[in-house]
Amino acid sequence: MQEELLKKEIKKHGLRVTKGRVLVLNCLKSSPRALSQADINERLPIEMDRVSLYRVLHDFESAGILHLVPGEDTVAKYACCESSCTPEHHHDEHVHFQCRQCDGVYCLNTVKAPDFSTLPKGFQVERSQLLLTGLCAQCA
Amino acid sequence: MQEELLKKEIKKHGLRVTKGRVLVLNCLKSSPRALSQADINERLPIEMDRVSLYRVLHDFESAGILHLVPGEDTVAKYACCESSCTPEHHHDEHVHFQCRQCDGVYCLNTVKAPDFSTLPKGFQVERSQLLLTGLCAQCA
DNA sequence: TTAAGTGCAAAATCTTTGCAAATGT
DNA sequence: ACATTTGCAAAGATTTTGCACTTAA
Repeated sequence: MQEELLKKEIKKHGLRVTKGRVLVLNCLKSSPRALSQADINERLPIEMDRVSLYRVLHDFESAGILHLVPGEDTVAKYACCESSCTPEHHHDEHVHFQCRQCDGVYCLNTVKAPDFSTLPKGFQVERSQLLLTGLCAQCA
Repeated sequence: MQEELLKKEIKKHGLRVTKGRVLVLNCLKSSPRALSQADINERLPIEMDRVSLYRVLHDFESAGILHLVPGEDTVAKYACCESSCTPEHHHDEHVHFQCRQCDGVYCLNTVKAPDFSTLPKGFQVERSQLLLTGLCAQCA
């Protein structure tokens, strides 16, 4: 992944470019699946302080660089936002797939979740996401 | 809620009927939305030991009485399975709605999530669930 | 009667907070 | 130079485990 692009993205969202942030972002950008904090720690080339990683993830999330991907379990998993995301409006109507074997969560950007903005309930729908569960290509 | 029905359901899934379990199940059955452990604690007519509540929820989950509802956050929220659920095969293709104001998660049983069983990816889809986010009727 | 479930105490995890030192602009 | 970010220590919260006591069948 192009280091310059990563730095540009971090700056674009109003955050300072630091070594840790670049590494974390690179890690997420180059993963086909959403990663938990533990996943990220494993993949980082250096030891990063646990607390700092929490903060990087939180900062990225509120800056609109990442978003939390809901899965079958309670473990926080993060994935990169699409480039069209802003802090105010995340554009993540896409579909996620979680493997029941390896627990990996994949973003299926090709498929769009159906639009339910006209539900009859008094509920105002702003976003929708579809979570599929089953077996991923490796585990099947 | 009919106490007898609750007891029958607990028995049906191979668990013993206890005061705590009946109360917890009643709580969930009579809520229009998925409840977190804290929500349940609040609603129970008696003080229940925190650890016991964890265990009741886990037991119910693995017995197929409840399932975890994925939401926008990382807080575990539980809802009753439909009557057709078994421990092996949960039937929860339904749609959930989470309010961004009050965080309440509602099961919209009337709407069915689209069936994606023929995704082109090498992934085998076994279940699908749709999470909608926005404002609920009270908060809108 | 006896296997299953509960409550309490205590361990193990996970997440947040405060502050001094280091770093980016 | 100055505001941000980091690392460390420590607090707080959440979840799990062990074990003696109680309860459902």
